[in-house]
Amino acid sequence: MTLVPIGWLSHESGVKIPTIRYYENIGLLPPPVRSESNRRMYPPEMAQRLRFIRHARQLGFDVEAIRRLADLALKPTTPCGEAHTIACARLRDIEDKIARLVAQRAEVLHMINTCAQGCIEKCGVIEILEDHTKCLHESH
Amino acid sequence: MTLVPIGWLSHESGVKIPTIRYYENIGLLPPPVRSESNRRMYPPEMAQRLRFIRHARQLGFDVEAIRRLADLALKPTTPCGEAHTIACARLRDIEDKIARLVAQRAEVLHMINTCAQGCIEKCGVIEILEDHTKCLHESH
DNA sequence: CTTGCTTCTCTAGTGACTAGAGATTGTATC
DNA sequence: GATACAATCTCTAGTCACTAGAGAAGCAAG
Repeated sequence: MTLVPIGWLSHESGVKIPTIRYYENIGLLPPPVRSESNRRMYPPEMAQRLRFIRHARQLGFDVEAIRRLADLALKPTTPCGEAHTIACARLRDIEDKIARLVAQRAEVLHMINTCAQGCIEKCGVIEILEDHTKCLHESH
Repeated sequence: MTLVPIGWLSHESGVKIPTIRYYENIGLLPPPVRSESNRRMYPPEMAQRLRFIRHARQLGFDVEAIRRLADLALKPTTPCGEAHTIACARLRDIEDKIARLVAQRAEVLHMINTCAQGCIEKCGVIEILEDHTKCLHESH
């Protein structure tokens, strides 16, 4: 039942100290009790919640989604439809982003390959940026 | 040699009016002359520079890169090594981002597929977020 | 007592815009 | 001339998820 200071929590969870305080500020983490000298003192289990948050951030979930997921994680008997929905939304988001980046990659590669490495006047990079119709696709 | 107002330029280039003003603020666009009533009046060719900027933004170049590219575009006789370098840097950046997103996609898909759609207690989404070792890869 | 470590609060900065307030000017219609 | 409406102006603040820095206080060891 001993409480731990923020540094321990940070070390244990891999979340930086200022980030932990930030999460408290925005209500993603409950405000802990304070020591006599006003320091945050956490129950060690809080490291688990922070690891959860960190993992979700690594997968690109935004704070609002994590808030809901972390709250769901505390209610084991709830149906998990909402968690599913949130994960699927993130999946769509990821796929959108990938699609956009893949299109960009093709275009930038095309620009680079078109360039004969001479002077600006004949540079494929500049030329294509100047004239959209020289792109591979109209998509953007 | 007639000058055009900001709305015309916006319409012509596809860059929104506040964004044009923003570009002027950060020095990406030269400050135009002003009419008697203090309105920005541009030479029509400025639309070309704005289209260039817009195109580069669509390909994900950041403002600093665009500033350099747009300046290069004005000097036709310069060697285009720098343009090449900037484009290659953007390419690496894109590929990094794609790699990260592809890894995230695999993980999120795995979470979703692991879930039997029951209650939170057995939800694959929550379970994997709670326990990093259940991930496909250690990479993140 | 001093040194060094941890922690505290608060503010401001990041990138590339976007939204909004409140004011002025230009053009068209009545 | 009056009125309506569109286009423009400046300025501030908000977005997201932190991160950096200032300046102060507490704690443990030598």
